[in-house]
Amino acid sequence: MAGSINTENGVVVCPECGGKDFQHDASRGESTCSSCGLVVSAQHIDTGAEWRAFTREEKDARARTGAPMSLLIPDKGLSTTIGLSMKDAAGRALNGSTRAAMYRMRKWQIRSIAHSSEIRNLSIALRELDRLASNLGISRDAKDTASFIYRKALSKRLVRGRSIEGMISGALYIACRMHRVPRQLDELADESILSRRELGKCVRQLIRYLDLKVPIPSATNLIPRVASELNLNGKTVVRAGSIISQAKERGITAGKDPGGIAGAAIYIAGILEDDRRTQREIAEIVNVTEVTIRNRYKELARKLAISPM
DNA sequence: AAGACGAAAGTGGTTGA
DNA sequence: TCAACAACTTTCGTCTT
Repeated sequence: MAGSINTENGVVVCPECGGKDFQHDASRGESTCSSCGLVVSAQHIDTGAEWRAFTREEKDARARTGAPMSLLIPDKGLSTTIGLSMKDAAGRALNGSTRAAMYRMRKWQIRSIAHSSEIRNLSIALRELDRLASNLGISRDAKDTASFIYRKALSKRLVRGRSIEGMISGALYIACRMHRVPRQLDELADESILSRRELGKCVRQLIRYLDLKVPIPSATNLIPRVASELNLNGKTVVRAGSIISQAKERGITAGKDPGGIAGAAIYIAGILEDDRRTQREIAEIVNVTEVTIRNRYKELARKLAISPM
């Protein structure tokens, strides 16, 4: 069940019910209507040029930038490199002494890049970041943030004596939480050499020493993802969302694994909306056991006075 | 036969002395 | 640093659909 977004005077409107409130899942580029649960796909940002050109000359004349500046390239893609061709700007061959000077300059430039330990470290880290993010399907936004966090860690000498891989994975995990991308610590740990435990340590250090404010992972963010993997219908999704917000108001969620809460809410919502999924199916996706889903759902049903039977 | 249930024992992390 | 503790897991026997 998916639709495309309609726009009314620049305001995004649900094509199904006209609702204007959406929950966004940046990692999948999907939004879910909060009132009817319709999943809409949308390109949130148009990254193309804002002008049009009809001929090659027009295009060349209007293009005013080079490659986009990116935090994902060690020198942000902004540095000038000395080219290999031994010609001057007008295309004439260089004379002997200029030529020798160019050789020397190029040599030093390469050395200063390759031999600066910080840049070398960063190159390794960013390559690893690329690998992790593409394996986990994480958006560029989150990747940029991770790279920013890692740079900060590097400049504060936090990376010294710790593994590059741990720190970059940790940075990515934090970035995911900041962007409310529902990726769990386990998923990152599975993807890297590190254990969940070690990764957790890196994450805590990053947060502490860089004084980052990181939103607490919330059960709400997991809903769209579970919903799409289980093909839940829209009503179930909305129902699950409202169960979670009720639970939050009553303070039942504190200290509990968000996966367990989300799973339980979906299980209950499934029964209420006649859109049942087994505890096992749900448990697998939110990375908890059936027992935990059971315990959470019993608790939710009791404290919120919902009788799913 | 699959799914749900609940008891019991074990694990890893947090907290407070 | 250690013990107590809550949340969660694993395992397993039993009940329900």
